[in-house]
Amino acid sequence: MIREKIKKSIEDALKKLEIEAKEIHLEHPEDLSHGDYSTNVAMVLAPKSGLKPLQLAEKLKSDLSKGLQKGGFIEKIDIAGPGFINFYLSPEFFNESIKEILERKSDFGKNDLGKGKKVIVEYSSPNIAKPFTIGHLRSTIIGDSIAKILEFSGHQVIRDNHIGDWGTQFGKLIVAIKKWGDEKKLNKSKNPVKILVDLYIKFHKEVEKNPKLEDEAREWFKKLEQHDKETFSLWKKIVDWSMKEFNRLYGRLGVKFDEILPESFFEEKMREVLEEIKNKKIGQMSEGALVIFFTEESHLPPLLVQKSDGTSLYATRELATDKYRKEKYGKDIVIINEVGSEQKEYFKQIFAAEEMLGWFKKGERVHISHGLYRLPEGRMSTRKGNAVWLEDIVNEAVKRAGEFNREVAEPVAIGALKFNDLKRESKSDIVFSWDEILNLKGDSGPYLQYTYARARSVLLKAEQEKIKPSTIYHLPATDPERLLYRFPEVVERAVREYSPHYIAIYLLDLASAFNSFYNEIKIVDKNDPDSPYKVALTQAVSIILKNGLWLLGIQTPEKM
RNA sequence: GCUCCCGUAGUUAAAUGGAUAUAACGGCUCCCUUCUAAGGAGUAAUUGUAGGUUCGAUUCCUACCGGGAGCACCA
Repeated sequence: MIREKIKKSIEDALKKLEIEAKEIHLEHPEDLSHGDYSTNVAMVLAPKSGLKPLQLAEKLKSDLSKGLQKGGFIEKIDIAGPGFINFYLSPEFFNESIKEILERKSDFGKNDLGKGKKVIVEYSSPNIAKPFTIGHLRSTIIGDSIAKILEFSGHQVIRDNHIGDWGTQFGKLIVAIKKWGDEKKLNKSKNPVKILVDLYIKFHKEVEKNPKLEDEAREWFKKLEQHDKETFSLWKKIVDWSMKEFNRLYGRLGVKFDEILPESFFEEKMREVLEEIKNKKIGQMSEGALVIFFTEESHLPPLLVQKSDGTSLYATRELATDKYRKEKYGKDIVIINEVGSEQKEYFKQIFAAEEMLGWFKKGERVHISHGLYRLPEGRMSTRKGNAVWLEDIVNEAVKRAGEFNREVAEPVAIGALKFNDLKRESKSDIVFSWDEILNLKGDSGPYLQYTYARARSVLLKAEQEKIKPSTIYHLPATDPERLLYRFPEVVERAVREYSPHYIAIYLLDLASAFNSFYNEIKIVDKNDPDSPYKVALTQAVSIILKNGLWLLGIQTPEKM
């Protein structure tokens, strides 16, 4: 890659001056008028060299310029500001890069950072009998994109959906069904999950008046863990009702999993884990429960792995899950959990426990966290009944997108929702707003889809006019060209930091550069000798947009 | 009380310690006889406060202020 070439030549130039450099910083200036690459070495190393930054920059420049040849990849080198050395790439370079994009097509941007690496990405993980809300959407969308980016970078990826189908909440739900519900009604209902959630909310209201209900719920969960026949079949029904709804949503979102191993799958495997914890003397009994304590420096609170009534907890299932995964996928497996940031401390506990057990080394367990969706008035909560259901949002989005174009309303609406989550760094909270989440203009998914459709339409016209794309002619470097070749770098950064938003922001820049280009000139023009080159450029833009949007899980309709 | 995260134009966000802090929405002005106006061009407006480190700080450190999250039998 060009980046490495420039770095190497800077290194050589420094060596000649006998200056040692730990790391050479090479970046893209924010402003395209400052060139394509820029380095600050002259400023960083000036004190060491005994020269002023500008003097050192001059010396380096004169040496670097010697290596420039006609027809090479670098057109000129400039010194600017307090001592930046700026590199301007040549038209020949841009020609080559477009050629490469047209040749590699959907493979362009791939890298081998993940060669030979196996990774499980766990995301979405909704809870049975709870609404699939806007909150789960974040994990689903970000996780799906991260899985795609990892795959694009050569990792072997296993997508896992760890459905929450076990735990005390089922005790609560069963109490509520028995007391206030009607199984026949539930069976017939089109929306059984809504009824279940209402029952769940009712339980939490009633429990304030009558705390004994909690004990009843715990009893029912215990019955469930003992596989009481009637209880078990009721539980099974509840799971089926919910899964039907989840699968309908996954279908619409275009999200797939390789493996769906719900918590209940690990039910039998928990005893083994508890024994291992006891045998390795990692846990101890405290107030009748089995608890893991951590070192004082870690500042971590103790982790409960078995309740005093002998039943399991979320953490128990988590540990059993990871043990199973390790056994199934081999010792070098990396496990990533895409889960909300409110579980940050909890995951630290889990990772610490798994290290103590000798299962995983540092870096083999990763928690990618995201902030939560909040309402202007506070937190969303199933119990309070103020959560926003995802299906309502998707339907509303499709309605709004349909006002522009009915045919592509669904992919455009989904694209808008996904992009809204992926365009930002995921750690901060989002205050829910219909206008923000359903934004179809400006910095949005539909903007990118629109730009793609526009590029495709240009290409169609070029075909009709029989203008074949060619990388032989060239213009002075245009803005879109100066962004196109960066795509692989952006992908690499997104993998390294598990951050799809770098791709999202990059695509916006590229699309905006292309749209300006499009507006200023005519691309398809028989009388223009540069037209074939402009067509090739357009084709390259369409390829990058398609690849980039694919990594974000966003569809690219040909027309809209 | 302890731990963690976040404070950037009116709003929502971006920015590997770099140059004049970048976009979008909203506001105001323009551009459809032209390959898609879900578009383009222009315009005004921003780093919570006080210190420190640095040639250079939105970014790193300290304190404070404001918002959010978590902290033993929920998931």
